[in-house]
Amino acid sequence: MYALADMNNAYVSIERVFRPSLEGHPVVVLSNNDGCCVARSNEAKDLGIAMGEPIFQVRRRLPNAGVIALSANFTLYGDMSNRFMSIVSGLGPDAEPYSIDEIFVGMAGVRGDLVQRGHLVRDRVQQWLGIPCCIGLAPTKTLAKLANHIAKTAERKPGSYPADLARVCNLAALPASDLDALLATTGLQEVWGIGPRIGKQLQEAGLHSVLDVMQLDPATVRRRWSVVLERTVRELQGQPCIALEDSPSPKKEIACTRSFGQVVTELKDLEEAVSEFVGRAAEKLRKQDGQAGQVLVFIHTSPFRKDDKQYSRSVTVPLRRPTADTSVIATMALHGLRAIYREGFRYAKAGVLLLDLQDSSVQQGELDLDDPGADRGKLMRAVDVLNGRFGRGAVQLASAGLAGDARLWSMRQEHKTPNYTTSWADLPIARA
DNA sequence: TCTGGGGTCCTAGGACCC
DNA sequence: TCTGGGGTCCTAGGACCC
Repeated sequence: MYALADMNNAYVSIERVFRPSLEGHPVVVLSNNDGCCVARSNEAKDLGIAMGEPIFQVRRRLPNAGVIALSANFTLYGDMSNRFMSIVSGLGPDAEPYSIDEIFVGMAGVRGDLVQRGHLVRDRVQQWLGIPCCIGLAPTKTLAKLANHIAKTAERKPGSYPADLARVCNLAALPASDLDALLATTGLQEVWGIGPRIGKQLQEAGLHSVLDVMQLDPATVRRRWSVVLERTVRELQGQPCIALEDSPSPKKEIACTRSFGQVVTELKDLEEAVSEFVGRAAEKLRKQDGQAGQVLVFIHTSPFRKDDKQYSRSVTVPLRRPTADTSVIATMALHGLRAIYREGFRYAKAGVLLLDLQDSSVQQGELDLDDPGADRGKLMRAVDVLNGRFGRGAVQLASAGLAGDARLWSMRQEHKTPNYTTSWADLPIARA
C-alpha cells in the first residue's frame, strides 16, 4: 500500500499562511522573470487561469478580475516543504519526498483504519502548518496519485465524486464495482504518466476514461506504445511496477538555466551568464559530493518571437578528468560557448548542464602532464630512456596514433634495407 | 512589451567491435 | 557477382513529471 500526500495549491497556500488577507482572492504565484503562473488559488482556477499561462495574457484577458500575482519565494517554499514532509512521514514506515509539495509514504505493515489515520495526519498538517492537503491511498503509486486526485476533486467540486472520498481517499477500500464506476468517470489525462501526446493518441484510439486504459492488454500496449505506458497500465491494474525510493539517489545531471531579463546579443554577456551558471551548478555538484565528466552549454533565441531569426545550439565539452572545480569547468564551458555563438541573433536563454556525474571518492589516477608542479624535464627524460631501451614508439603521444596501426600519413619505405648496425634484429649474420 | 526551471527514463540510429 | 550475426556504447530526441 502507498499513500500520496500533496499540498493544495502549494505556493499560494504557503503565501496565505503569512498573509491571511490573500484568502478569498484569486492569487497566482509566478515563475522566474515573473513570467508564467505556476501556482493558482481555487479562485484563480475558477477564473480559468491555466497552469503555466503567461501573466501578461491573464492581465489582458481578465483586466478587472482582481488577480493578485506574487513572485516566487523558493526559500520560503523549501522550508515549509521540509516541515510538511516531516509531519506526513508519520503516516507510515517509509517515505519518499517526490516533489516540493508531494510525498509518497510506504504503508507496509500499517494496521487499522487507513482513512482515519489519513485524516489525522491531514488535520495535523492543517493545524501545525496552516496548509490544506489531501491524501490518496492505493496498492500502487500510480493508483495512489489517482486517489489523491479524487480526494482533491471531491473536496473542491462537490458532486463530482462521492462526498466521503473528499480530502482522504482509499481506493483499496472500495468494492471492485464501485472502483470501476469511479474510474469510468475520470478522464485518462489524470493518470500519472499519461501526458498530452500519449493522451491524444489514446483518445484517437477510442479510449477516454481511466477505466478504458486500465482494461488494455499490457502486451498490446507495449507493442503499440512503449514499456513506459505498459508499466502505467499494469500499475492501474494494481500490479506494483514502480518501487518506493526510500533513500534519495544522487543526481545524474545538474542544470542551471535561465531566461534573460532582456534580449542579449553580445558574446561578452553570454560569457558572463554562462560563467555564473557554472558557478551555481558546480556548487550544487559539490553539495552532493560529486564530480562532472562533461559540461553542456546551450544558447537559444526566443521561440515566441516569430519575427526573429531563430538559432538554437548546444555543445557537450568533455572535461579532461572529472572535477567539481568551478574555474576548470567554466574554462571549458566558455570554450564551448565561443564555438556555438553566432553574431546577429537575439538570444533569450542560456544554460549549463553538468553531465556524467560521479562520486568524488572515485578518483582515476593519472599521469598529470599539465600539472605545473610536475618536473617535465624528468618526464621527458624517462620517455627517452624507455624508447631507447624498448625501441622507438614504446612511449609516445596518443594523438600521434598507435604505431602498430596503419598510419596513412607515415612515410612509405617499402624498399628500405635493414638497420644493420643499430638494430639487433637486423644484425647481419656471417656464414662460413 | 511581457512566455520558467530542473529533472528522469526510454528509444532509435550510428559507430564500432569480434 | 557474391558481403553475417551478435553485441555494446554513445547521442539526440521524445515524452513525461512537478
